[in-house]
Amino acid sequence: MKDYLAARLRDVLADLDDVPEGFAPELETPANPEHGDLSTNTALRLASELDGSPRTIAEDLAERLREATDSARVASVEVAGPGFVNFRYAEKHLQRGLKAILAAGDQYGRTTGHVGERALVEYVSANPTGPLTVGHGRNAVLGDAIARLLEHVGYEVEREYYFNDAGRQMRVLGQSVQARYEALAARRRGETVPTKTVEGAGGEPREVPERFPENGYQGAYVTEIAEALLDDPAFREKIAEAENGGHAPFQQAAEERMFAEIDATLRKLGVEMDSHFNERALYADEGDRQGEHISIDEALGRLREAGYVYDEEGATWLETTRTGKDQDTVLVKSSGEPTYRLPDIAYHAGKFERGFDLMIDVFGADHIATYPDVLSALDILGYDTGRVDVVIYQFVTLVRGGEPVKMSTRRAEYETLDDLVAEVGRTVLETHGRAEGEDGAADGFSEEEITRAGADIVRFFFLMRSPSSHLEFDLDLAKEASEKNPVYYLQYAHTRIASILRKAEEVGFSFEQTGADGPDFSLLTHEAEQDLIKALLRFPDAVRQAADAREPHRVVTYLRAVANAFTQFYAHCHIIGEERPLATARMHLAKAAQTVLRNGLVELLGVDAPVRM
RNA sequence: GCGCCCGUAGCUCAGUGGACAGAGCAUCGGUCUUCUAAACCGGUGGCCGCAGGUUCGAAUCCUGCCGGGCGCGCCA
Repeated sequence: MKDYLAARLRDVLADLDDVPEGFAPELETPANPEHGDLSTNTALRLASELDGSPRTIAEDLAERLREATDSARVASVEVAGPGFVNFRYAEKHLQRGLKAILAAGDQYGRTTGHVGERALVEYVSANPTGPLTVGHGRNAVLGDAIARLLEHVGYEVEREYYFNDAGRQMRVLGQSVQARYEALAARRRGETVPTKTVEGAGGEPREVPERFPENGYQGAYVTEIAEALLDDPAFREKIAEAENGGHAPFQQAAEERMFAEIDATLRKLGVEMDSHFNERALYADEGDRQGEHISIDEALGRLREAGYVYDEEGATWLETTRTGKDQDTVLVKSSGEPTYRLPDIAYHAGKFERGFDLMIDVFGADHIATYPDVLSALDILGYDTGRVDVVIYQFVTLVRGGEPVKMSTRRAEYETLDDLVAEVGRTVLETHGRAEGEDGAADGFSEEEITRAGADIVRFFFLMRSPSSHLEFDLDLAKEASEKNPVYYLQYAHTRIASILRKAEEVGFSFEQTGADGPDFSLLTHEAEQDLIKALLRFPDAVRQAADAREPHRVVTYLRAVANAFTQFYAHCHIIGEERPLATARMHLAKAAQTVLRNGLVELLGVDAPVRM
């Protein structure tokens, strides 16, 4: 409808003189329903150009638009306020729209604007040095939801996880595991293990084995990995045979285990990657490189050719002062090792070579300073950086009992995503169990049930805020299995519809009891019915706007409006007890509302849409 | 010092340059013998951080200040 009116508006404007070249008319849904279903400010915007009063221009536009629009779609075109032109939908249009929603079913909400385009969404991208934290959770869920949004507007989407297992961090992890392993082995042999004291969680002193590396990873998971390895005869044998005492086998084993754990954590949250990209692939020789990747040598060579690279003090620099920064940037250290920036540049150049039309990076606020360098380099290399979109999300503060929870990975002061999901899920189920009066049920939940319940809430909490907004994750609120928890409001609306339809069929109503032309939607004249249909018809546009902005929280905002409109309908319009034609029409409307809620919750937000609660 | 993000109801946050600024929670009051009360209805509560500017019109755009967060390394 918006597209239709925009087109008519352009037609009308084409007949007017003095309309500026390229003038793009705007249509919006007024906040106040008294101002119609759609509104345009065109007359106000053109007043100075056309040299007339906004009101007069608006009257003229309205007159022409009445002629130009189909009365089966537009019921009225009115001028209001300082010069707005307001449109009201024809009932016929609502009836047709409702029919279209039902026909589209679980495809409703998808649009085709970007069909034929390919998008790469890079997210999570945490090196496997430890379990995913709450912060990674926001990244993962946000990236996943953005990928879903892009798919809904037609993109073919690839989800990629970028990591580097060759750096210092991973070496330190390997050494940390090795130190724990050797200490455990010695203890099992009855030997005393020499220890030293380092700074641990909260600045408290902490005893670690003497061979524990500087800035080693103190988390319990390191010891757990060491224990598991010690209990693995094959691994013990491997260590015994190697005899060089290096950390390499420990690092490798730790990486494998961490990745398995990370994948499991992501899967719990419904996040699945299409590909993992190891930075190591960028070091491969030219002839050896996989597919269309750009190696770091090639990227550096091309930057040098472009004249933006120089050598000084043994290091290789990129002249970022020429791209608006106040410092140049080191690409290769005097040790001969590249900084992380160079592989980043090569990796992104490779994305272009792989033929993506849109490349999205999801980064935490702590990476804010690094991506401009990458974009500058891509620009120098001749790539269209307009196709790269960096989504920066602000940090998550976990609040428990009104107090913020501090987090730091290395010193083992953190809340893992797994813990968060489990804590939330368990508490919610226990509370729910009590609410249902199922005494003793508290202990009876499977890990799977806990995960499902927790994952829905965690996903929803991460998605309900704008990425640019600091996110306060209130554990106490998340754990409330009550009306306080916003995710239930949407799920409950969906459940309620399922319940109504179930009940209606039980007492003999049916979707099939319609005339030859299907249900008679012209019977849906109640204000609550009309408002609900209008809300449902906005869905594709809401999805499009959320996708364009890369902001999944807009979907949440929209779905709340739908749930609210449905609740009004529920309160005022019954099914059981009504004449069959009206009851049947209402069943179809309820079904359409359920479709939108389901598609939004399940397909876009990735949370469950239960039929019973 | 420089860069980016944020500052909207008591709290957590929505708010595509538009027509009287919204939601949830909290608080006060009302609603279950009719399709699920995890719900609904109503009340209280705002110099949209401050000051300028652009505009017919600014919470929204620009500038400056104030306050909070994150960065600013031959760490990632």
